[in-house]
Amino acid sequence: MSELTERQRLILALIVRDYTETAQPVGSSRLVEAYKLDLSSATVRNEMVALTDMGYLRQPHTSAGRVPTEEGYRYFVTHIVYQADLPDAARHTISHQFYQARQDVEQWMPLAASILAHQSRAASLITAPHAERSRYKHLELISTQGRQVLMVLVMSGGEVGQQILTLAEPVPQDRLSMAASRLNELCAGRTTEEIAALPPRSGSLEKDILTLVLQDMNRGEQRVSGEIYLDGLTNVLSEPEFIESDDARRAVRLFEERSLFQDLLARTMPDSSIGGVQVLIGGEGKWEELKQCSVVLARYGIPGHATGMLGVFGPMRMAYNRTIPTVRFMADLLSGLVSETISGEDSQNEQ
Amino acid sequence: MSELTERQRLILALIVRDYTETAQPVGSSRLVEAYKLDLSSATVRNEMVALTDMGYLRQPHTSAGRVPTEEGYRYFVTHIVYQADLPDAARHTISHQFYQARQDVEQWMPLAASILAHQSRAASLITAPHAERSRYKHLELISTQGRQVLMVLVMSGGEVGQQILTLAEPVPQDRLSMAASRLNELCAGRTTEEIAALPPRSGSLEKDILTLVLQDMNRGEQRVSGEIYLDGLTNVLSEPEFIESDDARRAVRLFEERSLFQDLLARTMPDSSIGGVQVLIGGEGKWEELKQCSVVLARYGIPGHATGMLGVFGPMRMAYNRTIPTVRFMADLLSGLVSETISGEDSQNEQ
DNA sequence: TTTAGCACTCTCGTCCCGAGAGTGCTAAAA
DNA sequence: TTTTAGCACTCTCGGGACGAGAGTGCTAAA
Repeated sequence: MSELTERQRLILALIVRDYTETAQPVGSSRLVEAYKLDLSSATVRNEMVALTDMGYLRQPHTSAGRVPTEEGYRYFVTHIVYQADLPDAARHTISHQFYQARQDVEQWMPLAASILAHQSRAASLITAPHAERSRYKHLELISTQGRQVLMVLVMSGGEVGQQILTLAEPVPQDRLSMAASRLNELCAGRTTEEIAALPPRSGSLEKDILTLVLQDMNRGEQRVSGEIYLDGLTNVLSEPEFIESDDARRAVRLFEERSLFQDLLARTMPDSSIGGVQVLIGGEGKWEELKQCSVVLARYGIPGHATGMLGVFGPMRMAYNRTIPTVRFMADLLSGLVSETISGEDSQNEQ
Repeated sequence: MSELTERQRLILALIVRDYTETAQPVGSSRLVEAYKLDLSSATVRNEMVALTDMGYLRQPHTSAGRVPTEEGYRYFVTHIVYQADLPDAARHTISHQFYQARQDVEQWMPLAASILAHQSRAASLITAPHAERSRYKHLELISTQGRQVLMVLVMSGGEVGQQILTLAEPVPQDRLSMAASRLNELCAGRTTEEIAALPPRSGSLEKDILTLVLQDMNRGEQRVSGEIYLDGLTNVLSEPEFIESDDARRAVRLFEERSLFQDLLARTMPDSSIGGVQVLIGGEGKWEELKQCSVVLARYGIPGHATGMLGVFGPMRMAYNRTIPTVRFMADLLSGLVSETISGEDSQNEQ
């Protein structure tokens, strides 16, 4: 695998780098001139032949320059840039932006998506942290019209669920409030299982509400991920491989139908590996839809409590040396935010 | 203005219809054949000359068929299809889909966006209903880590705000709960102004929290609109005028940057005209970015309480006769949902 | 092992050209 | 007066030809 000579690795790296910038097949003489190599183009050509034979490069046609193959990108990613660090300047910029929004929980995810898209100059995708087991915190019942009641359920991690309950008959707000406070006393701090195991309530109103509460909690837990935040789709669409081709539409479709990403997440990150960055190049034969694209993925959060996913989606020719460290850094940063928000959970039983 | 003969209106309508379907300039003979007109192509040609002179049609080049101008679409929309009704079948399908999701408040907006996109075969855009003055309902304080406190504020319309408060020193959960319940007693059912006018609190903890509460309520009220839901961008991108042209990117950018739509909303719908459908064709000279596109917009909700906007975005060549009734119907439907959710507000003072 | 030289191949932009579509005009028909 | 047939004219579009340019692989010399 790693039987490349130092010079071959250099040439491969330069070809990947040049191609990611220009989107043009790279020729031997261009390489020598642009990067001031102390070699002749003929020597570079010989090495190119070797790299092509090994499957790391290919020619779009006989008299064009070389382009990295999927294996070429793979080699580049695993052997050359995987350990790269995010420049301090970028770390500071990002930290600063988050510091300014630290109060505003609702802005965290959109902000993270925006930063990720901007830094990687590609499209970004983040799923909100999803609590694996969360506890009932507070229920609020709001009388609306006639028999309709708006139910707002706050969970211990701060998630909020809203549902409309239609009662058999109209119930005044004060009775609703009383029911809510009884249920709050009963359920506060309990998990779904604990609430389900409670002795059934007598009042039909409270029983109905409790059913709905359980339903909402269950749905929250069974959902694979939280809400999905996207940004930077424009970055991808302006890449030359997407203009005047229907790949652009396919890419947008991928983004609109979140199902693919859920599938992808489930299949590529089965373990609870926080911090590890997965790179999926050109669909890896498994995802036909991703043929010309790459995805850089990471999990964040606290395994067993709440986790989410973040990723960057772009052309196969993406700037991995920038994207990978950014994704890693953002995953760490979001993990920190989640742990601050969630770690009060265990101390709640004393309440 | 309306000096068109009946036959001219027919021909204009047919040209608009044919062009919206095929995206090809329509010629006189094609028109006669496709729609079995009892006229010769020469007669149609003469009428076309008249319509062209009046500015309703134009020729992309000398020997091509005719294409509607912006004025042509405008005439079509205002004089021909504006009153059109949505077919019963579509009404039933939509109502049914909403009936199935009636409990699940969080699904309402995504569902509406999806239906709108699907029915109009274009991109849709909805802003969540935005309460113009809403009342404090309930506050929850959740201790997290150290000095961090997660604040969840529920408003009377069901809106929920989340913020992180950093205290001067750590405070145990039970003291937080006490503070929250004192504030709840104090503020429940009150508007922003009423809370701001209350005598200042003594405890520094409660004072800090109250400041944050007011800040959150203010921000909610001053925001022009609620969250924005999008769907169906793929529909637009697969239209022929968008493939292999950078209009596609411009369209996606419009969707990513919500600022344009806020501008558009503010400028085209200044009055509280619920139910009226606005059609903006080709940017109307004011929006350079919308040159090849049209937008069909409507407000929904209850003026003075909570309103939102919904719209369809597509190529100028969109199926207005389908889109306009759909937008109108959806606006009515959402208005109904909002009124059910919100109209309990006034009866809350008795609480 | 590296490099210079060279013939070879393939793409891409341009030009040319003919087919096809649609028009506008004129004159005849209703 | 209105409608229609006939016809010459114009413009686009797709295909083929062709030369410039870029880049390669190979061979032989350094």
